[in-house]
Amino acid sequence: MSDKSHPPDHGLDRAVGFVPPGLDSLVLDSNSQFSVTDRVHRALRCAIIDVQLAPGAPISENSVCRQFSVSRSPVRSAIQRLAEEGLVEVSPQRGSFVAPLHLEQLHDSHFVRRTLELALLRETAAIWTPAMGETMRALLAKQERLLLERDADAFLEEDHVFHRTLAGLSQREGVWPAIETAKTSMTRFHRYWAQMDRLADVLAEHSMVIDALERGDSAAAEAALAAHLDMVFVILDGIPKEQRRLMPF
Amino acid sequence: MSDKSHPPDHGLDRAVGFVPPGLDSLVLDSNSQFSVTDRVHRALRCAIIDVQLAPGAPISENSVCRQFSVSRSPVRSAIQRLAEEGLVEVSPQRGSFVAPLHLEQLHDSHFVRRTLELALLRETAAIWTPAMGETMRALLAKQERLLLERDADAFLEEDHVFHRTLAGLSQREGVWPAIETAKTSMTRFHRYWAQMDRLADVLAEHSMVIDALERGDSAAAEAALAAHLDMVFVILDGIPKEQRRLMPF
DNA sequence: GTGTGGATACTTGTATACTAGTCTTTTCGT
DNA sequence: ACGAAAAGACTAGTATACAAGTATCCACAC
Repeated sequence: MSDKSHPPDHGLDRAVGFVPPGLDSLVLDSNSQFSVTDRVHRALRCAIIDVQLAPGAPISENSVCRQFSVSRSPVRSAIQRLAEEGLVEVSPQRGSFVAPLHLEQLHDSHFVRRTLELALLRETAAIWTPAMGETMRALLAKQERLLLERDADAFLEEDHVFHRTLAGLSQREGVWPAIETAKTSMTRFHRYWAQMDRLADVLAEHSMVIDALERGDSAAAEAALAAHLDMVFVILDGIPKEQRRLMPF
Repeated sequence: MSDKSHPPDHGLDRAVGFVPPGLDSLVLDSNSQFSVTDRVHRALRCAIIDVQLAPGAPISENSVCRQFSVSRSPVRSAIQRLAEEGLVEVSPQRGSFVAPLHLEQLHDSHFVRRTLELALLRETAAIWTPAMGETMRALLAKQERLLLERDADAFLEEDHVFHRTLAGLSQREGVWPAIETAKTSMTRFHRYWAQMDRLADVLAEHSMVIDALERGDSAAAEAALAAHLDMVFVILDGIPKEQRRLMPF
């Protein structure tokens, strides 16, 4: 995106400071309001979720040091954070690697997300107010605009906001972090296995949930959200067997 | 519990290497199979969950260094891990502190746990086999023995095993970590607000769940588990208002 | 008495050197 | 030619020194 041209390989790069593919073209935002650790963490996290850093790719602490021109301490901290988040696996004295995306783990993560979001929706339906309807309608309108503009990235971002906002209406703020944790690996998968043609369906399904809520039909809302979220299972199970072997799952 | 007598303050302790209360009497298991980071992490984690380290208590990196006679690097790593787990809050240039137990957060955490365990139980009920029954019966027997021996700590440990095993039967192994995360803060609370007289009830409630499963009555099993888990809400809401203010919540 | 400034003693954040383990590659003996 | 051992180039783990921000306390001016 920024430094597009790979520097020519003089055979000396390794001695001077070789940066593996996937790590190059990564930059730290210079906002020094945050600590170096925070910025490295964010940069790597985005790269992993965007699949710029492929599952299984090695992340040597020293490589990251060289890339960002910082010492190992903050890099190490950042990588440890990523390890806690399940985005990186570190094996002592061997190396750190971007966590693979196991299909079964994706199933279970999405099960967690689905279960929790449905439970929160039930709570929300019980306390639904017209003001909530307006809030969600505004989000739907934004999604519709982005759909017309064919801005898939922004749409996916708004999808995230939609689910977070809907969950937040339940007055159980403390539940969202658990959902987000479960959602992260699925976001990685989405970047990997993009399905552009589904965006319109997604918007329609979102609308059905809100429609049902505004009608006061709790059961229909739950069914609509369940159907929406279950599409992920359909997609996961639709991956051909031979492709599964090729994938870094 | 162990070193009850605080050493007299000679005014020199601070210069030599003062170790704050709660941190003294903590030792590292000498099993060098694990890294120093792992051992420090485990020691602090246990201390926090057992409420040896009270909510809000300061955890200075240097204090821990002195206590365990190790350098700051592994201590720092351990504390960062705890911060990721939500057991410690670190504010830069100010200090690190044992995370407080907010009542609302406890509510939400337990909501997550309850929701997920119930969802898994439904899955388990659908694939129930006699072998599973034997497994769970064995655990119930162990609980009964510990109840007779009045070994509360061991009983609570077995309670944990019971729920983990039951959840594991669902063939969704990946869900348990999410439950455990949510369960952790509640475990801290249990240590703080011990209710010895409930142990017998707990065993009875566990039995009801297994009984229903063995009868093949899925709905009854869910209801029994829900009732069991909802007792936590009853306990939480039963805390007198004036006590809430005194507690470090 | 009161408020302000600064010295001081903390805290965590960062940089760097060194340790120890793993994997590859090379070299030497058979 | 082939196999085993050793040398080297990696890796993450640990120890230590220093930088930079924060809170406290005390002296001092008003």
